[in-house]
Amino acid sequence: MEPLRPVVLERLIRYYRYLGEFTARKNVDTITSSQLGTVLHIDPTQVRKDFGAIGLMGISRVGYEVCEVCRAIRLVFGFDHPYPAVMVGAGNLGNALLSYPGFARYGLRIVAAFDNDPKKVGTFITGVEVQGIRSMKPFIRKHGIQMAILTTPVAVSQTIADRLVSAGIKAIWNFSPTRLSVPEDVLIRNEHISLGLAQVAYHLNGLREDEPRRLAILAQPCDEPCNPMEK
Amino acid sequence: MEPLRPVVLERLIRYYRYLGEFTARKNVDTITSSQLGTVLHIDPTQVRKDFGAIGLMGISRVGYEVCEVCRAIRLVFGFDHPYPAVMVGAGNLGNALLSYPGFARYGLRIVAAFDNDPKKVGTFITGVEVQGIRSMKPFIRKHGIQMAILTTPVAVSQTIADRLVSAGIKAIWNFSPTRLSVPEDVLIRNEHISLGLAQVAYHLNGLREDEPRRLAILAQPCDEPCNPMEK
DNA sequence: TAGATTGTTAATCGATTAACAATC
DNA sequence: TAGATTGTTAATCGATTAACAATC
Repeated sequence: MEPLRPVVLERLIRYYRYLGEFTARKNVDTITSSQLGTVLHIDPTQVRKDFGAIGLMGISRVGYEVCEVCRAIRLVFGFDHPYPAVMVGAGNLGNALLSYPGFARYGLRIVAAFDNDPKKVGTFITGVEVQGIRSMKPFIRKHGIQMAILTTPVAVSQTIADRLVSAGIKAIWNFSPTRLSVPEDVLIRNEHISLGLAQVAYHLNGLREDEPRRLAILAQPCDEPCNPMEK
Repeated sequence: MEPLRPVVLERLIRYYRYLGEFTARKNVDTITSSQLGTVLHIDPTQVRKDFGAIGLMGISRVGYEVCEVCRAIRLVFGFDHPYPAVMVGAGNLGNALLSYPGFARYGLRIVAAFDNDPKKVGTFITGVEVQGIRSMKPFIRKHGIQMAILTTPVAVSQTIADRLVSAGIKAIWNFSPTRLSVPEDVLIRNEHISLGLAQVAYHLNGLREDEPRRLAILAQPCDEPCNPMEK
């Protein structure tokens, strides 16, 4: 099977999330493409295509078995085959992620955390020991870890990423708001939450509606020094 | 101007982020669509179209003035017109977001935090006082706040969202991993980080490459009870 | 059977890319 | 001037939606 496009993966996750809530509430074991399409605002044809793409067969006049759909999605993503990961950076964000119980559903198992703050080293966060950053590379090598979660300050993220790659990491889930350079075979998934913030800002800005002001400003020359990083 | 599509907004933010780093490093005040396109893997024609869509004019044989580009993007999103927001939930994630200095660049100003833990009430997190949840509604009304950031546990998120809406909130930046029901005129932006996790999982799962196993499993009937929420 | 639903092919729609005249 | 870049129109590409026969 050729790789699924990101847009398909995203819909699969939406189905999976919804079906989790759905089966938890209703006592039904099948669902039709129309039902799913209606709640998620996705065309029923699209739902059937997505299901077909992961090898699911529906039943005429009945729909799809919720249980089979969930199993197929878990297989596609490998959620039933837990993959160990290390957390780098044990600040507030690292803590929040470590404490979040829901990730196990997605196959994630955080097996160690690393931080360079001596006060944190040796402490436990939801059962995971925080170790010094020096232990990171040997730990990853010893346990053959492929995934790292990065929540370090921007200033050190690239250096850490280099060390992760040289230790054998194949995927980095990056919460540090900076672009990382890594070899082609290493996957970087950036969580740039500023994008979400920007979309909220755009909406709120639209409520103000002063287009003339915007055009007037644009017409003026841009003479003040304006490095956006300084704003 | 008709509203910009989300896909355009996303590219605008990528330009904005890059130009921030770019101007911080290089001492150049113009950039061409090809330069931007190359680093961000976006077609130069697309860059010119996006810039045209927000009223920017380039200069033949020169490119675009970085300063003007940034100003235009800030105008589109309203980044220069700061909007106050309240944070609901002051746990690890709320703390992490409150401590993040970068949001000011995007016009966000968190003016208060609310939590129902008496131990947290009265404390200050990066200059913001944590108040009891009862103070929330009057505070929002009094100050005419339009935006809320939600980091509460799933169990209470809908209730809180209802109260936020009745207090006059027009946009919710939701970090609680649940779907919220709100009136049509209220914008919800969900930060479902599980999507990012799923994409990493898909990549790692692809490295294993055991398609035959997947098909073999799919061929079997799905007889074990399998509510995905229990996994 | 009649009717609801699937699976698939065809049509539409929108977004991206190519081509190229206009500009400096 | 020659050449590089913009702005815009046309062509391509891919994703979504519509149509409909097959199925139970």
